[in-house]
Amino acid sequence: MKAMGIKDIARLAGVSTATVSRALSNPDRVSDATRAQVMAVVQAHDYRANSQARSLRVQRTDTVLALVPNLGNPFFSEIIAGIQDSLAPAGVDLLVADTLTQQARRQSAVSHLQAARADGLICLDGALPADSLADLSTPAMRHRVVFACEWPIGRDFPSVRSDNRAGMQLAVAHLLEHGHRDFALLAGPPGNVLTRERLAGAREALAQAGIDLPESRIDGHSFEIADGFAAAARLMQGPKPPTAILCLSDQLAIGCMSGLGRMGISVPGDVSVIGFDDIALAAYSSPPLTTIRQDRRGLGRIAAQRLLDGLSGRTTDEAPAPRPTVLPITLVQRGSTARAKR
Amino acid sequence: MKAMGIKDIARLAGVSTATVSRALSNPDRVSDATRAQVMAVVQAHDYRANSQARSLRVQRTDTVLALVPNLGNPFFSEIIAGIQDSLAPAGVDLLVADTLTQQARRQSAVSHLQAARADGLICLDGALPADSLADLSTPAMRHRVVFACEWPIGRDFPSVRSDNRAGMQLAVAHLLEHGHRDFALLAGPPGNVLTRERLAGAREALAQAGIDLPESRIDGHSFEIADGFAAAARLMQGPKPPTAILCLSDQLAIGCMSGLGRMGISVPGDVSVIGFDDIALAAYSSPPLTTIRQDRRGLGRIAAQRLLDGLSGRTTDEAPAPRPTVLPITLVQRGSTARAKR
DNA sequence: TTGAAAGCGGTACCAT
DNA sequence: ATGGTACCGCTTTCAA
Repeated sequence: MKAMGIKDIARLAGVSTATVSRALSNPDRVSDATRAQVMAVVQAHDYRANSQARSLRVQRTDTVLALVPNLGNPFFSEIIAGIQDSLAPAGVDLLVADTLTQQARRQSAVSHLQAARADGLICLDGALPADSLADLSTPAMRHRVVFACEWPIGRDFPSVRSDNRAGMQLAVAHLLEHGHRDFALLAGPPGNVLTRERLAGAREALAQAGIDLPESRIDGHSFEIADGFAAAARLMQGPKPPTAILCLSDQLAIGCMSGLGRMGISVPGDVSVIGFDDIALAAYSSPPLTTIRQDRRGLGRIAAQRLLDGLSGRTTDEAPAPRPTVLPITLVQRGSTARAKR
Repeated sequence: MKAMGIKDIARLAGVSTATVSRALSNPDRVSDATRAQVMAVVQAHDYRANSQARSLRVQRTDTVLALVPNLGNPFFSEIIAGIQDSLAPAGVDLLVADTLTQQARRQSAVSHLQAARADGLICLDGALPADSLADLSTPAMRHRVVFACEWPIGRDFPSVRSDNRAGMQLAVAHLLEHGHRDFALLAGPPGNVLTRERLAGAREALAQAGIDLPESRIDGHSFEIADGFAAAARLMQGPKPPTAILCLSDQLAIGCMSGLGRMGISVPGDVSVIGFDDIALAAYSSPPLTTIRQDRRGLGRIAAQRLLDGLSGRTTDEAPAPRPTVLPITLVQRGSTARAKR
């Protein structure tokens, strides 16, 4: 039993394929009687126009590709959900791929675009290989790409991101107010743009208070929870351990608190810990995590919206270097930070 | 600047389009010289065959759709990652949609299949509407669908799931061994098939030990962390509170422990808590969560593999009711369970 | 308002 | 081994 085609519907309704097509896409360009006739048949057989054929003809897929560093990481799923929020109402579908598997296949991350499978791309990975970036920079591709959360350093793509620097300044200010002077910092992956920004933000705020953050007080090589756990022990050894630990992600912070607890160190009694992201779990850790709230869903939502704008051509093409959209962040004070022990 | 077409490549290489097509898909059916000639041009212009056109012709999209209850829930992202594990090596792409937004659009959850956008469907939502289920039951669709994790009650679709009942029996046995006799249970959504299975498993194991689980000792209406937090208070009020709480998800368990902590109740000193899933976080909560490990990635991986098998026709069609693949679960003992206080 | 027919960009059959 | 060409299913002029 083959699937119904437009021809079958046309025959059954006693009209031409052109009329069926119009009845479906331009209902007002068909007489009421014919339309009813056609729709009846369509309904009866639950006919759905073949998407490939349609795309081929109209040169548009109504599909957008999201490129995620690692689909297994729950951090990104919330952004994806936000993307869906914007895409779904526009009748656009989402194709998801992660850069890990793509690289394994030795496939250009953008081949989907080139193969006309997707109209546009939302990239959550700031570390795309240079040749992919080059492909995306061509005039034909420029308005079909938006970066969300992360972004490639030194390239001018439209992007949506959180105010990472301001976030760390908020975090530092909060700790400073509570009398802390001895800081440590748990960083993410070295080359990562978020690591760079947040670290810079922290250093800046600390410097303003006349506090130096020596390399020996910086640890961490990923945003993962296990890394935070391991780093906790290293950070606290030595003669004069920090009283406050700035973590560049909540996962890092939660792992860190777990490690601290294992050593019998009390949070926030002995040391204060602050995170970044405000993932769902932060409110339920013990103690509940003080953190910098990042609107992940909004990130996705706005990125998708910008992409949609770009695709529909009503993008403001005047600016050669599109300004990034920067979303505000906020401090969420919970139980993992307190006044420094003197 | 339009994208290159096969005609352009053919002209540039001085051959016919047929030859270009062959050089790309059946390299051995073309002479070495011509192939080199063609490939040079292809490479030079980074030509990529239009996917829509190809799909239209070969009647295959090499794309699979995953239907997720809620993309924002990190629980599913790991399954999705597993799906990718199987799909990527096969050169199949993944299209993701969540049933929430689909319903909002009043669209049949399976319209993607009907529109020939995807060759097959992996459904993580056991609660599909009846009409969608009916659509999927047609002979044309039967071998294109696999359920993973959840499954629709009373329908015989191929499915991959964890051994939920055995999981709860493991949990109960563990607690029994530690001398617990007073149990409470935190359930997920009422209609959910996982709630049903796990609850049944718990009741069974409890009954074997001569222990009854009264309705008053059952709480919870979702798998979410916030629900566990709220339920904790309710569960512990009353004259003779439980000494052990069985949670049908880790999120529930973590929320519950958080709530318990807020009330000054010690885990596992006063009450033991056990979860289900073994999400990444479980190892880092305080105390670390004893839980039932479910191989989420494996779930996705095997489901995708079964789908691929079904699509390629080498499915064992003899069985009218395909046997579900049931993955084993294991108990992971950590710090949230201990001997019952007498 | 409706129908006939020309493609959209590939693939694969049939000749050569 | 290669080229010519019908066709995949739908949309969209162009005429009627």
